Amino acid sequence: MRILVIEDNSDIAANIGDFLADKGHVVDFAGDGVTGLHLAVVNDFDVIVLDLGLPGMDGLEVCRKLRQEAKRQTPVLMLTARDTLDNKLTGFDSGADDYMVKPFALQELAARIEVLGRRGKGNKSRVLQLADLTYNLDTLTISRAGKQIQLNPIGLKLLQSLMEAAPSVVTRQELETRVWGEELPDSDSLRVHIHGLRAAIDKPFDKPLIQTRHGIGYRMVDPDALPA
Amino acid sequence: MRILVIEDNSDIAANIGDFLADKGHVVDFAGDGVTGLHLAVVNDFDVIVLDLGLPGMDGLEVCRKLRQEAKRQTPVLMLTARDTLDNKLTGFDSGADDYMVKPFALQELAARIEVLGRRGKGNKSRVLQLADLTYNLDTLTISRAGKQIQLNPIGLKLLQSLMEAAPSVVTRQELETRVWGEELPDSDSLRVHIHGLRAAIDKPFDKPLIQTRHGIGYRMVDPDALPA
DNA sequence: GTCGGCTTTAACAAGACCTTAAGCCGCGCG
DNA sequence: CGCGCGGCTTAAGGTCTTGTTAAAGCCGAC
Repeated sequence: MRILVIEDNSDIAANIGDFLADKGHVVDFAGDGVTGLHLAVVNDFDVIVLDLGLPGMDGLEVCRKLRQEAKRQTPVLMLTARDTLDNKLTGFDSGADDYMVKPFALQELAARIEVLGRRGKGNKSRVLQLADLTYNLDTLTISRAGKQIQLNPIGLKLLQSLMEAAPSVVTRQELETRVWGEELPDSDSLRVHIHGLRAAIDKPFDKPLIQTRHGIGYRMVDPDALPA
Repeated sequence: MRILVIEDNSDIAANIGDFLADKGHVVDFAGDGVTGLHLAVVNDFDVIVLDLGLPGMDGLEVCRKLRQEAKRQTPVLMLTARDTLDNKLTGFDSGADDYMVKPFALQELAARIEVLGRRGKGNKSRVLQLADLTYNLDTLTISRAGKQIQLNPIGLKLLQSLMEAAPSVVTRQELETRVWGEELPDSDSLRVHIHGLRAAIDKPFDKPLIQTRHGIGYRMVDPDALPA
């Protein structure tokens, strides 16, 4: 996640920044309200951590301007030593999404940031891609070179397993377990399904993506991709 | 806003309820985890206030099930006397959106609820739309191509679930949970209701919007929409 | 108490899907 | 070069899922 920390105390800022960076986030800093507001308006952060005691423009002011003038809805977590009820209410009133009182545990801060960031990313769709083949796991739609492709439940599972593993080889056994769990069918019907999968995905097109590893299993690979 | 308060101490519950009602919210109550979860799954609240110390099913459990099994994203504000960092982190981990420690000021609770509700509303408008089909969640009015459509309560819930998820596939199981909660009917009456829904929404018109994914579930999609 | 609408149950038909089996092909090893 | 194992292909049969319809049960309104 991209996070903006607006905080004038550089020790605290570095402290927070390090911790969040450790968690895998990208952190930007601003030491005063004006530059903070500017960064917040111009860039696209997932969350803003905003200290209230700032030189120049107060944190409350920053938040208010961000919401009312810039009309940005970026989640704001306020950070302050002011712990009276009135202070909190004012904070929320100026458009904050959360409010933490110093001193606080960095882990709680991280957890609350996580929650705030979760919101925006709600409608990310999970999509697998390989060469010109696309598999949307939400809509269960498959398309290759712009053409829609229909697949059975088993075909879907196979394709997902293969695409997730690509370009690695997937054992027959692994594939079978993925589809049927522990209770495999008596005969080797995996072959039939692979055949069906090929008929749908490879046959109508020029370059086959599914390869056979004799005696081992199958794999999917983009034949045009540069070898790593 | 519609708010669900899950709290076994009826004094506290009444206290919170009164205060929120004063602020103009509509408040429902549950005295234990099981009924709370059921209400949360079947109904559509803007925010859920969840006490952790509940008889029967624990609050954390309720939250976890709401998220993972029922797949509902309704904002949850946890309320508890447990104020250690670990407790908080566990709360957020189980899917909470906010966490308040008793004792707390009712006004802060109200402010935080306001924020949570605000965010939810930003994402989903009260009018669902797909192709020429419109479903107004406030008036419970449905119309397609200018014609009004009448639907049963169950039909409404199904339609809402499908339209909110569209164009993603919704599992039969998810649909059933959404309509009946944990206690499903003995026979597969979902089929009959889907049939009814189709009769009302698709049959009288040219292009069907409801599709079947054999062995998985259903989805709604605008057949004319450009594939992304 | 009766009526009407809604929901559930049940039964059948139609369709999609999966497995099985059998023949053919091809690679790899002797 | 030939054999065998493993893989490919295809079609038929059976099973499971879904669509459809009708009737019975439930509940609230009048």
